[in-house]
Amino acid sequence: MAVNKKDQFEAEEVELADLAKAISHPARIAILKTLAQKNMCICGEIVEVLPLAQSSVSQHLRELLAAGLIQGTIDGSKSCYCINWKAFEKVEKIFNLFFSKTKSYEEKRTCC
Amino acid sequence: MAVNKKDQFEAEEVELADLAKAISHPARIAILKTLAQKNMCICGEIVEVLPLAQSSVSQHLRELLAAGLIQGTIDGSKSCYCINWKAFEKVEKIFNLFFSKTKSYEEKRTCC
DNA sequence: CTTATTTATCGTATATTTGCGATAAAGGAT
DNA sequence: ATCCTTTATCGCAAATATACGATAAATAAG
Repeated sequence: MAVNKKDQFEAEEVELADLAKAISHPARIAILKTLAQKNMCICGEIVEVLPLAQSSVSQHLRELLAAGLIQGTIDGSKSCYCINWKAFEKVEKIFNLFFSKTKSYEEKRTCC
Repeated sequence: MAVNKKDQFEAEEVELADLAKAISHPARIAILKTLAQKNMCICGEIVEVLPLAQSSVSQHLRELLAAGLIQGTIDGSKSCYCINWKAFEKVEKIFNLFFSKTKSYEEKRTCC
């Protein structure tokens, strides 16, 4: 059992759910925060600010990459990451739209 | 292995991560949408609009309850759910704050 | 060249999530 | 009272996520 029923939902819902999942772990939020606060790409250093093993951090970085929230380049023996601001702002818009769309029905409620 | 390291992160990060997790499934987004679009509490009916078994829907409802995003009352043999708008708007603020805080560093960047 | 550093990936263990059927509990209908 | 409807919960199976150590691959340093 436990079949994946993703394809039974609307694409919009799946998209938002996937984005929410990308930021649903404190480590990934901490990574985004760290990348934003520095004023340049971070090559290494990320592992040091997180309470996780190097391989675990790498895994979280890969997930943020897959979600498009960050971008990475290889510079010598180091990998450099920074926030993909274009994608980040698109994600922000998607969340904003969800909240505002949902809230637009609030005034009509006749209960609670 | 796979120990829970939640307590090693900042409370703010854990809070946002937990909220993101609450909306990280298309079924839960669909539930929120459905509850918002109706102009009253929904007693039953939610199961019919979702491609999931009744027990699965009940589980998702419980998770949304736990996150505080919805509230439920028992009316006879039916359970009635509606969005907790106060909490919903608080969640919106938390996400907005995350996005705006992160973006505030964007102009300073010297890379990419 | 050899050695160290850095990071991605693999393999593995455990935890959590997802989903369903079966059942329980509670109220409504007859 | 019995039967039906509705919803929560239990128990289980499968899928996914989390975390780590070990290792590989690539460059840098000596």
